[in-house]
Amino acid sequence: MANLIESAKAQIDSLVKSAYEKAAAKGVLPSGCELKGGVEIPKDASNGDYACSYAMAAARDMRMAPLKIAEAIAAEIDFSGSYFKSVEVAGAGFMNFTLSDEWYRAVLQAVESEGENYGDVDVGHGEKVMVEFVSANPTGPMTIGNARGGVLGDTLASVLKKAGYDVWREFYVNDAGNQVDLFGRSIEVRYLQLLHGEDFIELPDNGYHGDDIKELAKLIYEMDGDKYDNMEPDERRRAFIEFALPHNIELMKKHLERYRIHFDNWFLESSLHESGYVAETVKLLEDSGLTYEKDGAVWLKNTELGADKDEVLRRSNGFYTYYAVDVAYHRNKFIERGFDRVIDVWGADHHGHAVRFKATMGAAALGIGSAKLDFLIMQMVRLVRDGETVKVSKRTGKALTLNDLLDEISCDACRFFFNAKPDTHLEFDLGLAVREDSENPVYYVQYAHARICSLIAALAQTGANVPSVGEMDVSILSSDVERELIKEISLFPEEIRLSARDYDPSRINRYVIGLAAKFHRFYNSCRIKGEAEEIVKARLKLAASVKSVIAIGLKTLGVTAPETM
RNA sequence: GCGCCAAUAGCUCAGCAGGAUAGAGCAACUGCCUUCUAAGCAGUAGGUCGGGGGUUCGAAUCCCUCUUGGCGUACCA
Repeated sequence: MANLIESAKAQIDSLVKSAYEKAAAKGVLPSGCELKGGVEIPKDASNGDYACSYAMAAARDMRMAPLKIAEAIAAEIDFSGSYFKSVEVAGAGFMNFTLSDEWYRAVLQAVESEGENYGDVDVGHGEKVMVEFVSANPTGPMTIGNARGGVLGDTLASVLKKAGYDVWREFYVNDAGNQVDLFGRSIEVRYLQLLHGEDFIELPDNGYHGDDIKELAKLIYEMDGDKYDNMEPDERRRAFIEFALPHNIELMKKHLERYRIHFDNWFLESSLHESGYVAETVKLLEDSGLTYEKDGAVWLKNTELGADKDEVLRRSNGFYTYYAVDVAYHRNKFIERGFDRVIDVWGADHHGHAVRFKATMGAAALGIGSAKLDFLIMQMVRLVRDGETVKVSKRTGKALTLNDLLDEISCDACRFFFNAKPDTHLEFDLGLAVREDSENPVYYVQYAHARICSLIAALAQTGANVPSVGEMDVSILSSDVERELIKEISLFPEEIRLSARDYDPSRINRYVIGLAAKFHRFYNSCRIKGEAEEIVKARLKLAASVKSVIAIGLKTLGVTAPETM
């Protein structure tokens, strides 16, 4: 688990600090000052491989010009045994460090010895974390929004796993409550219409208007004919729900598997009702004095917990609200199942709920304590056709479904495309989607991988195989493109760390594009076949290392790494 | 009204735990395949980082304010 970025930065910190002590001992710099500042990788490599701004930050304390301080420190730095070989003072007082061959060797060595685990970092320390995502209502097909939430959640889970967390993927199935009743009623209407004609009964405005409801009714009719025609409505709806819900859930599972998303658990909301857990949870809140009755309903004093409004827990008709059930569900996650951290991936249309809900979860009565509930709020997907925004609604049934999408676009392209930064709106151009071939950056990355595969195969024909780091000379890889490429490889573990920290798996997309770009550049300027043996070895090793890292990166994204294209 | 998210090249977006001259892809233009995959590479052109204040050695990045857009503010989920 080498994070060579962190090691290098830590080295600079200690090199600079001990050099300062020496300079202070000599009286060149005032003693007793605390050195601090940032170590970073300059955008422009002509400013060194790593740079620090310690001298500027210390200027005020030392009452000296930053440049003078930097020079005094630089003069005392002892590089022996470090990853660096030199330092230059530049600009306003930056100290720019140059990496040694030893460091480049260490990068290739890490890729070689860590194999598929390259990029793993241990910031999670095995912490148990649940990522709950998609959780689409089983009352209809999944939408484009679910397509985004799906990759986001799945990829975040993969990233967290690489970052050392013990990850669990969960889908929460809303198989109870109002929407399910409405679902049953909608099927009922379509069923009766099938038997008696469209005019026999009308679908309520708030019913589900999608064609999938008609198909369910048809399916029921094909199986059981008109046997429900004279049944008690309540019983009839119950029968329809009992058939349609599992049917839809199976369909969602199938479609999500097609999208390469697999959940560890499909948690049924109904189980919380059946076990009495919802009632128990509400009672907990009632007993702690956090509730009151108004208009026949039980309200939660959420304002006392810091929220901007109170919430209804039990409606005047005696049913628990989704809110109460959600509290129970999350209590179950933390208390019954012991997750240290829970991340819910929600659409921006639920963000208000997220804020208020977080306040509720802080209630001492729930006993959640220091465990953490985080939300990954993703902005809406804007569907665009011919330059115009297309409004989609599950209710009217005009949504483009996730499954339709996968009929048109490859899973690879789809996953890569939807794994965009969560907090910005995603514009999805339907026209573009259809001709999403070479336009999509995913192919750019995959092409680099395929290119390396055939490169390795072509060289094997000439008897040249990928050597181990011990069998090659790293100092041969001395051109800018080669060094930049190795540095790019070294960034991967750091990208995993940051993606996990910020819950932003789209960093990996960008990383893998950048790595592919650096490789393509290398490929164009550094030939391998026909070069001297030592050069062939070194460059072949570099290419093979890139291949390995691209493959790991793509795997983290749930995208395939083809050997030929 | 209040709250959350956003505003960067013609378009789609990076960069935001303050750093040196603000980047990429697409679109436009110019070059590079008898040699390892041209789904590639090199180059040209393109910018008041929404406006205005502030914080400091230094701001696209942090704070305040205004403008614009999306979403929320149900005894729906």
